[in-house]
Amino acid sequence: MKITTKGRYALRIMLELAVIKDGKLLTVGELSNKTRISEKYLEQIIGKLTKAKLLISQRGANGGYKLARNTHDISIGEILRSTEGNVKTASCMDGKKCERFEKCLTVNVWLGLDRVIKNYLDSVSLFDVLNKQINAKTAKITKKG
Amino acid sequence: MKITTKGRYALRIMLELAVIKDGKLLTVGELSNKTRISEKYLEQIIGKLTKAKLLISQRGANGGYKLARNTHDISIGEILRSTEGNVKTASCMDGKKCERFEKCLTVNVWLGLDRVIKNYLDSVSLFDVLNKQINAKTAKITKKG
DNA sequence: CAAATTCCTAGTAAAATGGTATGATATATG
DNA sequence: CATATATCATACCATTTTACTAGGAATTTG
Repeated sequence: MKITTKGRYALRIMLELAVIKDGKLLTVGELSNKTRISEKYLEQIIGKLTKAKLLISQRGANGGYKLARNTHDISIGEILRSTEGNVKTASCMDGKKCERFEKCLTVNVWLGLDRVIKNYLDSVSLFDVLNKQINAKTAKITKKG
Repeated sequence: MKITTKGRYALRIMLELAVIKDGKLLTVGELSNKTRISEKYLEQIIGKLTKAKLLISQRGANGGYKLARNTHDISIGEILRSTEGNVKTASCMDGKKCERFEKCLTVNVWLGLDRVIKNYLDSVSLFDVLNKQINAKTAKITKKG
């Protein structure tokens, strides 16, 4: 039940890019310095962020990366999904279903859990994180719903 | 971002015990048959459930296991915590903090996520699972909170 | 005491994680 | 157009975690 370092690092990277002014690009080297992630590992992670269209990359000399959208329009959920894949908390739920699926009462628990996690992650934007506006989003869900 | 098989199996085991009438005990062998989990692996898992005081065990001949409380009073959260440990989604959050902790903006994201997960898991009881009453508990949290 | 059962813990194969390393490809600039 | 500077792609590897298996000690019943 852990987010991997790839996911956590992806968020770090995105936050560094989020505070860069207008169209300025940051290279892997610069990001590596700022985040203390090795260049090579960072390359892998940033590649996924780029493929997910959260970043725009420019190749060649004077190249680098910048956010593809503004910070209000990028959610933590998108960032994590780009590195972790679609978050399914129970391994019996992704890909081929197990043969117990139909009668399995526990399936509803995992569906519910995945939904709660997705709702939360999709509700928090990069902007929210930068401005520490995420507490309101963890309000307790009451028994009566 | 996965629940381990120990956690999933723990829930299966608890559900089997939840449908047993009054004080009747089930042995590891019987539970193994019902759940299709090997006896030896099941033993390990049920040991944790017992230590967490979710089950009462009786040793020796005619021994076995039964729920320690009624199904309304056992939450999925308790069950999973007994096998998975306290669920912290970011490894930088359990035990020794990393040196970035203070200035680290991402911490708030993981705290929020852990809170959301805990709220959900603690709000669902064994009874709810047996009676498929868990949908109301995944209501969407709105932006305005 | 014998049989049935839980309790304890060591060992292990396979998978996932968290990286490194190498080199190809693209682009700006002089 | 050559060169330096970047990203892009992918293979490899050590360590850790997961998901088990195995063996035997302790306890209780009859």
